[in-house]
Amino acid sequence: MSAERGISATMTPAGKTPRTERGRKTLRLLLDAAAAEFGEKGFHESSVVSITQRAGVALGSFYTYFDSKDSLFRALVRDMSAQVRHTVGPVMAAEPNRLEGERKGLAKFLEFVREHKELYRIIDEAEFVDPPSYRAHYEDTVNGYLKSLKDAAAQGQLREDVEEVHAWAIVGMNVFLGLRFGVLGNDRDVTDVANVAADLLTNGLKR
Amino acid sequence: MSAERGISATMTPAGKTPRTERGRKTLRLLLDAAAAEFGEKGFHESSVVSITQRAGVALGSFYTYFDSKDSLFRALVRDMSAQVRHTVGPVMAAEPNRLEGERKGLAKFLEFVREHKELYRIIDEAEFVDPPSYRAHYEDTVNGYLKSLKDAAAQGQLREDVEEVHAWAIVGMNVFLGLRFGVLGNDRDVTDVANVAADLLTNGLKR
DNA sequence: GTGAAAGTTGAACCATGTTTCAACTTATTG
DNA sequence: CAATAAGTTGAAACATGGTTCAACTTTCAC
Repeated sequence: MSAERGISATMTPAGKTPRTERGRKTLRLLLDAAAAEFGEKGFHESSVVSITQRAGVALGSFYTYFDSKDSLFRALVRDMSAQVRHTVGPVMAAEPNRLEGERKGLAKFLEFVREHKELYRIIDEAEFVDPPSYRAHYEDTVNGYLKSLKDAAAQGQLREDVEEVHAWAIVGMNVFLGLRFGVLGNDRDVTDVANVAADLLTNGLKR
Repeated sequence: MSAERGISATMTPAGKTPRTERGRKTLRLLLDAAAAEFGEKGFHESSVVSITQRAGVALGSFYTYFDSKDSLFRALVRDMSAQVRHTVGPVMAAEPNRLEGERKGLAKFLEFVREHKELYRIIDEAEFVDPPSYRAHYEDTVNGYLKSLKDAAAQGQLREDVEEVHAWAIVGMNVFLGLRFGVLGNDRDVTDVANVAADLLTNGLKR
């Protein structure tokens, strides 16, 4: 969860950034409690009361750091979205062969999802709680993907006509494999799943 | 919307099925109003009051046909899920060549999504409002897919090792293309998108 | 140390919206 | 044309939970 990460200034609304160590600690308690709560129960079933109880702080303290329940949720979406990119991106980038990077990146992503099952509930629920964040998350993801595909194509590592449709298709594939083999079930080895998927992506379905 | 379709007995809880023509008409008004309302505002922003107003019936009538707001939502998810399969399935099945069927099926799906943008909000929100329905929707979809892939493989139309991972990958791809080119934007021709995706699926990314 | 700033507290306020119900109207059946 | 079943109505009961605020405690700078 976000316990290990720092508290950035953009995390809370203007004028609500904690100024002392004590304040930063309370904010961190709230963010971690919220991630756990939203992950378990979803946005609407979660309550500010319950989040503050879980965090071990008083109800009123919540409003020292966030304007509203929605505002907290937005902070969390930004946070999780960045976390995925920072975890998976480098693994893919480190591999000189793009198709091999695809395989390793997917394996890493599946691993990440298994350790952070709350990811899906939080990102998916953004479609309803905060549509702009939802859109932004996928557009950022796809754009990063498309760029790296085009670079690889320019280097002759894969077909030259890669375009937006390909990027959305691949992201969708990965998201659904994460849903099935990360969130819904653990009944397959992540490397195994990544191998099969990477092979499909490389060679296609044809005989 | 469901206006043109009949009211099946499984649509409402036991003992709440309408017994007269007048009752069936009211139920239909409620279902259509609900699909529109949930599609526009999502489950939690929609209210029973507003749905009954939209349908032009009294608040109390709602509880003649549904046990709760949740129960209505469940009925709607089942309904939309079946509608997709009944629209896309036959188009794919009619084509003797499986890979060509893939192309035509995706085109049909994109078309369907453009005409029923409420589909995504309703299915996606099931993840939170009624997880079993959500799971069932995708498992049914993937299982149908996997079966048809295996049939085609047995006929030598595509690689022999098709398995569950492939099916989830393809469904994910289609869902995301529907999100991007059906719901979020209309800036591409559906056949064009389907052609690119089918080619990727057939031949893969390699040079 | 002292005063100001930062942070904490939780009861009370408030808004929203689901569900119930008893009186009423319309349809069906023999 | 009863008699009964089916359907309709909307006010009121009920539940939930987000947000405010004024009194209080802790921290920090000088």
